Amino acid sequence: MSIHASEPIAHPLRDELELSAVLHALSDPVRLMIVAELAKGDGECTCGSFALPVTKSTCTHHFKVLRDAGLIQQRQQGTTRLNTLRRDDLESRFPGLLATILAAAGDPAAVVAHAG
Amino acid sequence: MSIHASEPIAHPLRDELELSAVLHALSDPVRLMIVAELAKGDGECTCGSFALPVTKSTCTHHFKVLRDAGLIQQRQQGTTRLNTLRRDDLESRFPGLLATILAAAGDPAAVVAHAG
DNA sequence: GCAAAGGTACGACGACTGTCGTACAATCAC
DNA sequence: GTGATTGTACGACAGTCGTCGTACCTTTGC
Repeated sequence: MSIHASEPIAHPLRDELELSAVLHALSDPVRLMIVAELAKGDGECTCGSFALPVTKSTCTHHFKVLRDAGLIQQRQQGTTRLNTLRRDDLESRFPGLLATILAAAGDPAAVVAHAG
Repeated sequence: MSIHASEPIAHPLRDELELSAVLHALSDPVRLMIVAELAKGDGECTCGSFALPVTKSTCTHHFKVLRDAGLIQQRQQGTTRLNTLRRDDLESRFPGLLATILAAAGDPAAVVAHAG
């Protein structure tokens, strides 16, 4: 009946993005990996398309953190959820930040941390 | 002379800097404030010279986090501890990262931090 | 000697984080 | 319809975080 199929997923507005939240979201190796993967491809990716070393639940959690920080946008399509990097919003609010961090993360030794 | 007030403080080497640790260190508003202040001045600052909304203990803690992440260098002088931003090491390891984050944090001087 | 000033060390506390497992919901394929 | 696929919701857990207060150390100054 009144099943709200495409219920809108909450995202912060561009002006609501906070640097602290963005940096915190990116300070986790798994999430940085997700964002790097998203940045590599130019389109939309499903949550399952990432080879992450965590379970589904944890995966959902990380995607929620990224979404709440305003780094990604999620769109429901069927049973899958399509993720997009909010490049423009990020660039508008924090010019060069994403590219610089991604470049720094490009060095495998730099991202090392404790993902295992 | 018998007193070795030279350098009993541990710092990570340039090659040991981890992006995750740097981002995490910078994701706290108080620490970002410290780094921004340090970046504004070109010399050394004592811990007490910052107008931070926390107690001495918390202040020590934050400085330790920044030091462990490799963002600052601390040098003992008398009863005070002099802090320096590790601009060169940071720039070498993560080019443009510091300036970009500082710029995003709202510090205009950060953009030209390394240019002149 | 004594006291003040600048910081650290330690323990404590509540809050949050990353992780998991299980249970559940929605859609697709048959 | 049934079942598989994709992902969420909830609860639990140990570990970390930011904060504080108190005690302590080192240097400076009297």
